[in-house]
Amino acid sequence: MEAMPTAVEADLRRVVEENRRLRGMLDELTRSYSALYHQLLQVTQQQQPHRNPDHLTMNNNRSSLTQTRALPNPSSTTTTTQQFLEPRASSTAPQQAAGADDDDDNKAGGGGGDAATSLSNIAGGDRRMALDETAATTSMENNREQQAASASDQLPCRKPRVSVRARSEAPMISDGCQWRKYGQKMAKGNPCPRAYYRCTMAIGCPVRKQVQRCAEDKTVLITTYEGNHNHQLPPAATTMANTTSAAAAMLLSGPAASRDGAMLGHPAAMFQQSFPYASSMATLSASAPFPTITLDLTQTPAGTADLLHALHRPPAIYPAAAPAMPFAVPPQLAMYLPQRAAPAMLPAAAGMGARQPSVMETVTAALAADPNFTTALAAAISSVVAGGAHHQALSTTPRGSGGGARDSNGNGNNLAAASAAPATSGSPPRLATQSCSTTSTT
DNA sequence: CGAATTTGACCAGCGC
DNA sequence: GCGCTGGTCAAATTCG
Repeated sequence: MEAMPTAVEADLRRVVEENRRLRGMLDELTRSYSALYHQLLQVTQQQQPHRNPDHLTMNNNRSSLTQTRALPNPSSTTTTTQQFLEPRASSTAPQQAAGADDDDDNKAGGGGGDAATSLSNIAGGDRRMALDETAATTSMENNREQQAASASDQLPCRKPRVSVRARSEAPMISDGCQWRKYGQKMAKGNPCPRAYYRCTMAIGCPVRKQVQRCAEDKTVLITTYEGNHNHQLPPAATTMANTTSAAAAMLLSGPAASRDGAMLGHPAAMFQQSFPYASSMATLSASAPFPTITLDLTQTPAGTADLLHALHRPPAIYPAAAPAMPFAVPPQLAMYLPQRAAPAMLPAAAGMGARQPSVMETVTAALAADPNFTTALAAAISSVVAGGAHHQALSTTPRGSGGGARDSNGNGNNLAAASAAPATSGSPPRLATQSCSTTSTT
């Protein structure tokens, strides 16, 4: 490589320079997003009175959180709830620089304004969204308030769930967390048993997950996460957690779903904007007693496939395989990457983010590698940022009280959590407030 | 031998 | 009030 043509060198230099710039931009955007998020949270808190059920819910949650904290000796139960509702302070840390809203963190979990927070919020608000392509399209236009369902008030605090539907032959999706199986049961309407797992990475971690194969297509694995981790997660798990959180955030941000479960809001829009090719992945389930966010990764639209290819394209550049973006999108892809596309990488992806390149690196690599991806990323960033803002501003989601899919929990939709990619962008692993995904002993 | 999984029983919530 | 279903517990079993 000594005799490298000047042209190539210049080219390389240019690329490097560009990467650096992009990296900076991403960093900046991430920070700005966090800051905005915090601000929005604050504003929301102060105004939330009657606007949206969502807001109410959020408030409620916060209140409880606050109270909980105030309590001298929070019971374990309380703690659990808290975890659900509130993102860990630590998760915020990285982003506080921008946000600098300690208050938020303390109160609601504005936590750092990161995805995790979103999730927490979701937890509070029991909204269910069903993101769908169609709906998504529609949603963009329905950002306002749907009909405010007042149900929210009545629902104290339901645990939000994030389900991920993905094709996988493996019994579980690797998410970097350690799980212990504590039960298995035959669920109604599904010949495949549902397994119950509990996070064992820390004593008392409230996170649980259910793993079940889809009745119609046994190659589809449905993983449902519930709760927030009360401990630090390995990079790989953090990514997932962030992803999940992001998904949740999206839900929150979106005005959500109509009572029938149809999704109208933002989230879908965001998804579409972000990944036009993978627009049909998110699904909202309006059923179930819990707000459930479902990411359906089983429907791999052609576009998605392309994206995946793009991501994989430069193997050398993408050692980690899993795109660990600070944003929600990749999660799905990430999930696929390690598991289906590159089984060999599973171990790495699954577990250990240690080795994986930072998010920035990954992103930049991808950017350099594929112009289309650049576009997608740009869209994603913009949508995320916009979404975040909307999230607060719009959150007027009527929570569907209605009944939607009955089986949502196990059967149908799942939110994805995701991937095994290292989410942390080089920075120390943050606490994931959300849930992670699967893994069981094998 | 210790840890994890399996599996049947038990409990709680919900609909009829 | 009863039955059904989902979720969790805990003893027994299996595996490393």
